[in-house]
Amino acid sequence: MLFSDERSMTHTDLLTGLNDPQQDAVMHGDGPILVLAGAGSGKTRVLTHRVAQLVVEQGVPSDRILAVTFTNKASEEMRGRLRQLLGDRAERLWISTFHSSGLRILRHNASRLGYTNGFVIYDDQDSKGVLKQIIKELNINDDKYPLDSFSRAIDRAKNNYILPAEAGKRASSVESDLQAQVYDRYQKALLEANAMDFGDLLVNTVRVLKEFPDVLDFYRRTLHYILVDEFQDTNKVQYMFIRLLAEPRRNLFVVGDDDQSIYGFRGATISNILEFEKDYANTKVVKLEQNYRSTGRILGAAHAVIEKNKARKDKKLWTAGAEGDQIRTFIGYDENMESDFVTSEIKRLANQGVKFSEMAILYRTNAQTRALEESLVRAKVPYKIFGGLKFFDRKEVKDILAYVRLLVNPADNQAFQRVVNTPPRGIGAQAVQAIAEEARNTSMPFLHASVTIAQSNKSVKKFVELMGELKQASQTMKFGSFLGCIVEKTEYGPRLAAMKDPTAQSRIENLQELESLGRTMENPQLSNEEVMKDFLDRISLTSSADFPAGETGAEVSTEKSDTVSLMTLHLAKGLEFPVVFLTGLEEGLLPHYRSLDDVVGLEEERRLCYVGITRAMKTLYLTRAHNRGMFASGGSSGTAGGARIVSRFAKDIDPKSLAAVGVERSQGATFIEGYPRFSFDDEDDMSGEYATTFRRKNTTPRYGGDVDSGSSKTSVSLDQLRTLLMPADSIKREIEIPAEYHDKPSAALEQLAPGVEVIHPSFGRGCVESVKGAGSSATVFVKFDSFEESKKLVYRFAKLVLV
DNA sequence: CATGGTGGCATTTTT
DNA sequence: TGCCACCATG
Repeated sequence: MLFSDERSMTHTDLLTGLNDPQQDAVMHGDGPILVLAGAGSGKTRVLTHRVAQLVVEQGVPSDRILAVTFTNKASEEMRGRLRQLLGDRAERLWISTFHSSGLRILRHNASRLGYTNGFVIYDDQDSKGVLKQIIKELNINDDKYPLDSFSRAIDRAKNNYILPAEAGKRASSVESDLQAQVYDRYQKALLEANAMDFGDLLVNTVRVLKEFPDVLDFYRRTLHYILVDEFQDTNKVQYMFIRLLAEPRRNLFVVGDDDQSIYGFRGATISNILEFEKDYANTKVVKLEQNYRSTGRILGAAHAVIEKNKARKDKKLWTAGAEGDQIRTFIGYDENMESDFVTSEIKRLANQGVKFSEMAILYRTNAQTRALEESLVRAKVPYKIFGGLKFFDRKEVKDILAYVRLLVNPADNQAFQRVVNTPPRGIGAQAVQAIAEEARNTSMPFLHASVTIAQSNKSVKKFVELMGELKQASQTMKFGSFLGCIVEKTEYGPRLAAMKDPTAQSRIENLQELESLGRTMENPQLSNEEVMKDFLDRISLTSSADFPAGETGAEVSTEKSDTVSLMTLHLAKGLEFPVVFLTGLEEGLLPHYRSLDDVVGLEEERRLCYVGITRAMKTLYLTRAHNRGMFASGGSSGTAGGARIVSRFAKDIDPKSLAAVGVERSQGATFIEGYPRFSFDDEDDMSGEYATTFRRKNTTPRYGGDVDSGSSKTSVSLDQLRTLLMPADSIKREIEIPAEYHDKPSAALEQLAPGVEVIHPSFGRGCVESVKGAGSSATVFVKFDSFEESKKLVYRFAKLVLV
């Protein structure tokens, strides 16, 4: 149904096709409501119709609604559906992930916390780089206290909103004390680099809301209705964030399923959903138990698996649909045979008319993709892997982007260390050490320190000059060409082209891809610097769930390709496929051996299995291997003498629902207890015949030959470079103004005194610093939140509204 | 002092 | 598989 004209949207339209509990949820009035939505029960439908109901029937302006989802993909999906329901009014809805919401708020308010509003986002690698240095400085024995233990500890602290000071107070052992110390130094280093890590996007958002009542007040006035999807996967900071915003109205609409809580390792606490009713008095609870996705047989299996969990709300999915086929099972001799089976079934189904895009292969760990990929390639089945290595995680892409980062934020010491000697230009560990020392002594960023070191070090001087050139280029060139310019001027591209390494070719192609992506980001409305910042923001928040590996999102508008989807169970949440292959149903893999000795962990593994099963609409395959290459030496409880045994979860499924396919069928073995004998006759299939056909299509490398980059020498002095590389002044950002201020009259001149809060139509909210002159020539100095420096406004022209 | 090659090693799940 | 530490060389 498409309601392009908003007036045609009626009450009945809104409720058409919804069952009773769904209607109940959609038509809920004000106040908190918890929707327990089982897998496939129409959760997204309820969420979108609820938003439409608020806008259409309750007349809520769309910019007062915040809907938080889990992934960017889910946000886009939701906005798309709402566009169909609401037309243009959907554009003003604030729909985003937790992290993007935090980023948006911090882009306006980070200066309150001592950062610049133009701070950068550090990814995992960057934070580990920072930690590494700290561990070195503190002379920590990294055998006893490995780097990962610190990043995990910091992550855990942030998930639970424990700030460094609090962590120090709580420390009760040598280890936790050390962790608290490192955490403290880490935060200081990040602040100095004007950088935030992923966790900070949430922690700092909550901090700014908690510590600055006017900021909190601003958002509370703006956002009247809040909806949260996948509520079972929220952790403490996210919960605090929502709770702060939802008060005092408490118009909070959360949707979740405790059976699908699978992010415990990230601090998600099931108690958020189990205890929601306690935290919010008079919560209305709606249960959605009718499943519209899967066959009765699949639901039966799913229920058999999940009902063994203790910590869950009691509910049972049912369907009015068909019972469906039995679940098909297969045991392979090893993971290659398992993969080959999956591949051959896919081909068989494809021949029967099933589209590749209707089939998905799910697994517990990313490592399982290798065998699957090999098999699919050999059989020439088109596929896409979600998750894993992202395009933006590729080394060459990160290297080039690090140059952009450093130009945008000269304080970004991680970016500096990444680029200073890539490609190698004679600046080794010693030189970097000298720069680091100089930086420490002068409390300046590495880049500035390097300008000083440049006086005595030729290689460093050349690097600084290079950065100066790039800075100038960044101001004049369009973004796409500028990226190309970096690749050339740094000699990154030419050097790749000269390499014999067969992977060099594809890396060059990746850089070309990056360049064309940059071209799509160009926007005449924005300054070059804004384009770069926007680009970096987007990249940081692009999750692996959003695009298949290797893709960048630039190609989304092109036709949907018909490919099999491969992804981890975690990434599969929220998706559905007519045919699902759930692979690796073995003890030690699902449940994963790391969770084996802990009840909480095991329950989460069980939910993971449940999520996998419930992705299937019509046909479900369960497969496992008898031997697996990895874990060969892992004598953990899951493995006995190298042979792998069936997952305990599979044993919970009624055997009558299972039907063996392939080898074990002919031998009478069953999936649960079978140890079929395998023949190795058809191993020859695996010869390299097809291997060579899988080569990236050649495109002629653009970066090659001799590059004459040395000719355009900068005539700039080191001192000039120093200023040139200083952080740029504050830049314009999207300004948020609550709807209620749109047509308020301007303040009288007499009302404007230092300290008075005002709103300007394009600069946003600010605070009057001083007023000079009188009458028509009066000028007002205002410090706006979104700008670093205060602005001088002529009273006559500036429309300033009192807050 | 920088660089490139070699060998050892570990490898859940992710915004 | 890919990353890091170490070592020999220029």
